Amino acid sequence: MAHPRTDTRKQILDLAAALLQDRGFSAFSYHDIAQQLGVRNAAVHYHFPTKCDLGIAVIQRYRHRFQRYIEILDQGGADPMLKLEAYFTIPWGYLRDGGKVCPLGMLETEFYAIPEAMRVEARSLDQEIRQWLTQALREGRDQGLFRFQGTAKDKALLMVATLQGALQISRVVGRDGFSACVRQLKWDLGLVSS
Amino acid sequence: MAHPRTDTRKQILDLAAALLQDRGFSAFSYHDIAQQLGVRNAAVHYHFPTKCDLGIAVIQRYRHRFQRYIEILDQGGADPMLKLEAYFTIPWGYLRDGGKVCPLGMLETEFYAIPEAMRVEARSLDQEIRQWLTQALREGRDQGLFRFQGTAKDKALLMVATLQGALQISRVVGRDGFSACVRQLKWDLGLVSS
DNA sequence: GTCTATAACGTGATAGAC
DNA sequence: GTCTATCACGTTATAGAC
Repeated sequence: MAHPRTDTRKQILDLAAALLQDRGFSAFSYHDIAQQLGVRNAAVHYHFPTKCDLGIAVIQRYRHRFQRYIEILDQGGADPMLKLEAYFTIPWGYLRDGGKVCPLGMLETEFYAIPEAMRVEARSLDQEIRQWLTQALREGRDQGLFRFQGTAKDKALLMVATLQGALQISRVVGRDGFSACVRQLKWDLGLVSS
Repeated sequence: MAHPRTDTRKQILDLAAALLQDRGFSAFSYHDIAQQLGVRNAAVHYHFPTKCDLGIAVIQRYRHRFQRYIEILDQGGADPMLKLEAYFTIPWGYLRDGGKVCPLGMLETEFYAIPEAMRVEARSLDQEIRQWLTQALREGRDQGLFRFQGTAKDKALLMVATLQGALQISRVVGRDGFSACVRQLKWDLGLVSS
């Protein structure tokens, strides 16, 4: 029933996000998107006048999706352990989806090569993710589920850094590298290997 | 006494490496290098005919330097603890040098956008670093200096992933983020905070 | 070893018809 | 909302003089 072609905007965002996590923001072009979408260059510019506009929209969609994701978790009354598992699900999906990397990690490595307006969005995305994870870790420790040294905020930072690094290095060492890192992250939270 | 301009090749490599760790391989051009070097486009092409040649030479220099670095450590009879500190010194230097990221992390995020010949070099660099770190961790554990679960190889992978992720995320959260990650890596090796 | 000059191409972006 | 056509520019790369 879905009208074909009426949702070009969404398809552009899908492709842009995939390309971002695959090759990077500066390494894909309007032509790449137009071609894969079976449309012309100018059509993409109609929806997103400048590449910066497109970049911002892609990041904002990550932000909105993450917010919806955690709202659902909260409404479902998920406990910290479930929240942690749900969080790990995200990079796992990227890995399976052709070895994509974390969008935030990609934007950080390109940080000095992207427009300031995109950096602002990237900062917000990072802050929202780490803030939520920090809270989950704090609750988990208070409930005796997790055990770790230092602040929950620092632990969240460590986990985000490790996961994004692990996703990247998996491109070189293979997928098993990622599972090895996740296993150790869990150990270092005082969890037995599942 | 140094002859000015006789070592253009070296200066090109210096600039290319700095640009790689700053913005990424696909985000700098021959023009960037030529300009900062006060020389013309074609002069750079004389030393490195294609950009792929340049990329390979840069990575190979990282490899050679790392080999020399660990040879000196070994000749000095460094114990595992000193080796670990020496290893941490590398990303610390990158961080202080304008918030540069790990070259390997940069190459991994750009992995699907760089020529195959560069990927091969990147794989070698990764392997050499992780192999050395694995051995250092193994020795350290055998000597009762470090304490960790799982294989030394997996622990080395985790540390490399974490450090490269931490360097990247520091661009968003600031330099203190990196120290926080290093502190936790040490804790998780059974070391008290220094 | 560096220069000038230029080729060949890809890029982001815009104007205007349909 | 998509098209054709085009622009201005930056990119990698090469030829040939000095």
